[in-house]
Amino acid sequence: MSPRVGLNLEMIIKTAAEMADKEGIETVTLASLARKLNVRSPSLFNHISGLPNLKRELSLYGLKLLYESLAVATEEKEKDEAIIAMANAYLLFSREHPGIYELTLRAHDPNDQEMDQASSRILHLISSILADYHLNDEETIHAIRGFRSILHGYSSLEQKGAFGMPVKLEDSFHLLLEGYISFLRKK
Amino acid sequence: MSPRVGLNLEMIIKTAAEMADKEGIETVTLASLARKLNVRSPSLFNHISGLPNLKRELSLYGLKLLYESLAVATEEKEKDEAIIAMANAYLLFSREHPGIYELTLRAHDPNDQEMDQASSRILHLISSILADYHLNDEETIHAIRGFRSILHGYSSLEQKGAFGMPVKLEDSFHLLLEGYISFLRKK
DNA sequence: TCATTATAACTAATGCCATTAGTTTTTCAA
DNA sequence: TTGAAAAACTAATGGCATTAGTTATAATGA
Repeated sequence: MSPRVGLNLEMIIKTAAEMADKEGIETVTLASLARKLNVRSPSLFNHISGLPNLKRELSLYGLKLLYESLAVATEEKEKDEAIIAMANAYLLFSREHPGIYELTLRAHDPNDQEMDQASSRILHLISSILADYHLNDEETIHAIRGFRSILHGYSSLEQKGAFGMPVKLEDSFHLLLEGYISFLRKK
Repeated sequence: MSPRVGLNLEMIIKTAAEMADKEGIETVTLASLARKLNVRSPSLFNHISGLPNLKRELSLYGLKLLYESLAVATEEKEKDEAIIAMANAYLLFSREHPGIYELTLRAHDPNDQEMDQASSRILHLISSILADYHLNDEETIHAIRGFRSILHGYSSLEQKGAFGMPVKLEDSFHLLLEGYISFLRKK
């Protein structure tokens, strides 16, 4: 009675990610997702265990994509050049994937090792770039937190439209980075 | 049959705000709110026009509270001292009111003048503090965006638990601010 | 090849939620 | 004191996530 349509987890995640990015996270419901996939919503449960689990999958997917973007952008680069490349890649990611970007920051189950690992890969990438500045352990912690704050703060506010007219947006971001870098160097 | 319980908009907003801060935004539903107020959920519609409208009221309430906190904190202060005072007040607000803090950043209807005004009061407050540094118009725009990015980025990441163990959190924040201030001074 | 088994789709049903319609009760002002 | 406006209510609707139970398809192994 029901022809198999060949649904799988990857299709589900990619379709949901596209919805989250183009139409907003809140529009991603199992009902709307099932409609887009030409399937009845209970069928999704053969591949995911529910909406919270789908969100977790999206978050994980986003972390992996973000890591790839950052890694590619910073390949073969070091110091200021690496910092700027990473910052640009980060901002670009948040612009192209506003939905899954926001999902990457959702607090996750502390027992979820896969999520932990995906997050820490990004942290290590940042850490490896900052290593070029020869900071001690404590300074490195502060530097990572500061860098992430700048990246997330700027991306998040821009994405929410909090900056109003998009005048000289790039300049604002680069000046902020410049300030951060000059402070790094003084350490 | 139904004794009037004396519900009003203020009670509704304050109760909802408390739920948002203590139990999370997603737990604020008209059903749960009505239960907490000992009322049936349709009764809420005599005071608000629905859940989206309640969220808007919460956002407005948050913006007003945040403005007050920042204004009080920076009274009679200027330059670095004012910046640090504002930053501390901002971070404190996001810690004490994580729910409504997040709601203050929700994109709002561009025709909603009351929301516009509540947002711009905060912007003007920041602007007035930065005026002490005698920046030109363009530099001021960049400086405001940078300051807001740092404040929001740090607050948001801390609130989401993205910094992991809360080791030397205050230090990280103040170092970041210090970097920002030294950059301001160089302009 | 064919029978068995697992899997992936389905329908039906439940319960929660937001919202609307329509009713009753209370308050308040003329 | 009476009548209108407001604030509560019940009942009903429709959408959603999720579960249970059913059927069809695919995959496996004799």
